[in-house]
Amino acid sequence: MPSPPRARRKEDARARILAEARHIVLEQGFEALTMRRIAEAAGYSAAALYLHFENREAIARELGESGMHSLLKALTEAAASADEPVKRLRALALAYVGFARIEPETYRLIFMEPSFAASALGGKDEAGAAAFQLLAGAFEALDRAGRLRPGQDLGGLALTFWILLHGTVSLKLTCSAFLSPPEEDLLAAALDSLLNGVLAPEPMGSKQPER
Amino acid sequence: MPSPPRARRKEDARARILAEARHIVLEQGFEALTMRRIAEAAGYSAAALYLHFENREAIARELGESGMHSLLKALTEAAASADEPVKRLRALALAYVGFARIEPETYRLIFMEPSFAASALGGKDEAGAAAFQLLAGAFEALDRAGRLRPGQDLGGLALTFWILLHGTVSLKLTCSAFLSPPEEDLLAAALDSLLNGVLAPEPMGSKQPER
DNA sequence: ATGTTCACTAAACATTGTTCATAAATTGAA
DNA sequence: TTCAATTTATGAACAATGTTTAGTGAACAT
Repeated sequence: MPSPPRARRKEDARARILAEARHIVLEQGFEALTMRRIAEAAGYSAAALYLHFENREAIARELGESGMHSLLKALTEAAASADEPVKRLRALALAYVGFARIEPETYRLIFMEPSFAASALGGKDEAGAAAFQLLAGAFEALDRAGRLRPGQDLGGLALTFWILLHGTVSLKLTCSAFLSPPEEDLLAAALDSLLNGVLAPEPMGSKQPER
Repeated sequence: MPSPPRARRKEDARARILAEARHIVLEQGFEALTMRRIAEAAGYSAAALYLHFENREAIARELGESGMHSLLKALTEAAASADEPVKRLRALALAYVGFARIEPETYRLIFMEPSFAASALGGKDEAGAAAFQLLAGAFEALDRAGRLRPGQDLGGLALTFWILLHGTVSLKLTCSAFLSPPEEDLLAAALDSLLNGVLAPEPMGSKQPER
């Protein structure tokens, strides 16, 4: 049989290296992702990895980017699963939290690693921006349905929503000992408070609540 | 002059090592905190550090604990600065964000490093719990003043507040390129939304908004 | 066939945390 | 004071990390 062309084999090698790297991160965590371990798992010497990737960081970056695509996919499906705007918000929240639960190390890599997030969100990879647009879209739908209080900043609301999502996930990831309730409950409560408010409405005629 | 007693000198050495370590973290970031660098700055060999600390991790832990005390102090002062409950909440939020702005690396160490938060918040050091109690206390004050909607879970609200604080700070820390507004503005908007709610009140007689 | 490019490896380097044998300094008692 | 013991510190070494380099065949194009 004819041996596949060189370019093809090179792509295969790249893919195999990435697959093994992903496997290691999933099984043993991000800190266990060493060049020698990846190389051994892929059947190479450590030096060979540098023929396919510039860096260890480059490998991590690709892992993060593909993780971001997974997240985007999960969010897209969630957004499509509910027409009613509030239900869509909750579906998005559940999908976000679900992704972080299934791949905590990937989430950490994308959103909590010092060096990474900048290049992932600021780079030419638009998955991150697309994911955020999904959140923003849910609030636009909420607005179109007339469900929002007047004078809301839609972009600001989407940011606040993201802050809530990320706050819940990342706090649970690092301080799980201190946070007994599961992510879903934490987030559900927070989202309820956000949507319905916390302060009691002032009786008519009294002074307005501070802003 | 008599040389100070041994215990005293040993304490001094410990303190000096910690001070230099803190200096390095502040100046060059947490990743630059290597044993040899600390040792050189403190005028020791690397091996000497192990006479005063079990680990590099032990040094980092002490830095984190003292950082947590700083945060607790800042929050305490903020809480005392405002009697009016809503203003106290905002003061706490500003203090939290301000701490993270002044010592981002310390914040990262405490709340974003994989290994750390568990031991810092779960350990016998109560600064973390005390800090959280300050947040909870603000909501209790809010409740006592009759400013809360009926049937609110005070503990849950405090958690949500913390989630908001941490979400804002940590997202800004890792995705600053994607988040143009300063932390204070992000957090102020989020807090406004949380307190006053997002959804428009339904007209009387119609069905209740989804929960 | 032959020269060139490519894929790969073994070995090495610098840097990391950590340990160990050893030496110097300090201390408490004889 | 003298002397043994304890404490404090060091330099060298070890294992593991990311990365670079020289060298070696194999695959390729001509």
